[in-house]
Amino acid sequence: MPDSEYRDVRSLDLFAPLAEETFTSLMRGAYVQNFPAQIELIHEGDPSDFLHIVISGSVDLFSSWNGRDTSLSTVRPNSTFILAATIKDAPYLMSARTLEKSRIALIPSRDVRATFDVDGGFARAIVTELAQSYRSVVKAQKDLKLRTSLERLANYLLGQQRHAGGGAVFELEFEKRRLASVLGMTPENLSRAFRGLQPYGVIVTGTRVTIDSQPDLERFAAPDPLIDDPST
Amino acid sequence: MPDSEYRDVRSLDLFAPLAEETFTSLMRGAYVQNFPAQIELIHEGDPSDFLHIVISGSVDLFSSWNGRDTSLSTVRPNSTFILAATIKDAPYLMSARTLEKSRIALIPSRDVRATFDVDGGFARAIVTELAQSYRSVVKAQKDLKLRTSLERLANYLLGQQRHAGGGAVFELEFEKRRLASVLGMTPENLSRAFRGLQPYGVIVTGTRVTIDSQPDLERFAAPDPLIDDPST
DNA sequence: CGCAGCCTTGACAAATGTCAACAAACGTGG
DNA sequence: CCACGTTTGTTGACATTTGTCAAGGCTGCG
Repeated sequence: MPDSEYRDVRSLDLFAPLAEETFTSLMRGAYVQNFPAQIELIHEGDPSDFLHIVISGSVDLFSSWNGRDTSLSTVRPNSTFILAATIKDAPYLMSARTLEKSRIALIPSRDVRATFDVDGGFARAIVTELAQSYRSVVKAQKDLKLRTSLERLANYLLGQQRHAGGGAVFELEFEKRRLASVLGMTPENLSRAFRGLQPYGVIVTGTRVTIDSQPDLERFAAPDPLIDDPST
Repeated sequence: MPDSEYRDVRSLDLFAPLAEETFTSLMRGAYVQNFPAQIELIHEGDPSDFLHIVISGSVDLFSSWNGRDTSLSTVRPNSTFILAATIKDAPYLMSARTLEKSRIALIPSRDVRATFDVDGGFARAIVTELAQSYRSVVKAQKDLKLRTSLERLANYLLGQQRHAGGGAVFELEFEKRRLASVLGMTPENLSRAFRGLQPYGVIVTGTRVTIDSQPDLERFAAPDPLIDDPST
């Protein structure tokens, strides 16, 4: 693993508490691999052999049932995924595929569990990470159960806007068909939802979004920190 | 705290790894309280001052937004709730109310965090608990995004049946209006969903459910361990 | 240029929610 | 133990939301 990537991984909150020696030994069994876009890295139901870390690119976590499928979340650089499965030594609940060319580090789950068993600091770091993940999913659950698709889209746009710096104009970060799936609707419905937000000053052309009337949109969206604020 | 309850709490997986002394000291700041039915124990957004443990009775975790509300889960005896908020020292994401007369133990969050910081075994137990919770919510999310309400109900009934011992006849464990909310639908819709399952051999009278044709229902429900199996 | 994939639109169907009425079940106080 | 009132559950009629199918436009790339 190149030195710069080693440092990237080392700098993750998850590994911060590890002694240099412990970290090095954990990394000994690890390897890094490049994947092209649209490669299925893991398939739900498979045993969780590796903890994955996205070094560059991005990964889609999704799930299928009975011919349908849905995107559950996106993993971006310098985050891990499927930590819970690794810890519990249980099968993956979600599949993962690269959205673009990506570089992924793989650490044998066995090693992660072994380190976790002996290193209290590591265990505490994992707790923090898991608590964060748990709260994210709970928020997604609330979003889905308490809001219509139009409301979800409105709040998503506000979140994206903030993420992009708060200006009136910003870009959608991914394909609309995937955005639709993330928001729990069909692509057709998303198209109509964008039109449905026009009365609140939302203009979409291609991947570019303009929010003409911030107050109108916010009044309609009624964002709630306990659903929409990623940090709390 | 009466001795039998002390032992109940002591026997939780979460506290198993604690040395007797550590556990006792953690319990020193704790207290136990009886609540009547329908009391709101915590309100979403409040700071998480206590880790709660249900000793007897049951507790509904729910959430509200913009005049709507939804039940997210039920906590039964000898489980904790809002562990993630306690650990992160973040506001509750869900409100909690007693469903019936209940006995609840409260441990100051500060003490939990302090113990967690110094006791690696406790940290590991918390990880296991959180990983479990995380996976439960992910399953709920998949259930919600991949299935229609009729399919959710069918799978819920199969789960209840198994939970009740697997016989063809069993009882619903809670009010239909609440079941509707848990399943993400209105009470009216649930009524119709029950009728909608009649063709698959489901008969409901009051709170009693009879599954006449197990194979038909299972074929329709298409249960999936990665969504419906609480243990994986 | 031409193909393939994504996005949009329209027409329609299915699923779900709302409102209103009523029936059934439940709990309380007499 | 009964009567009463409140809550819960059911049903019908209807509105809204969401999904499905089919067609066509746009875009990017070989």
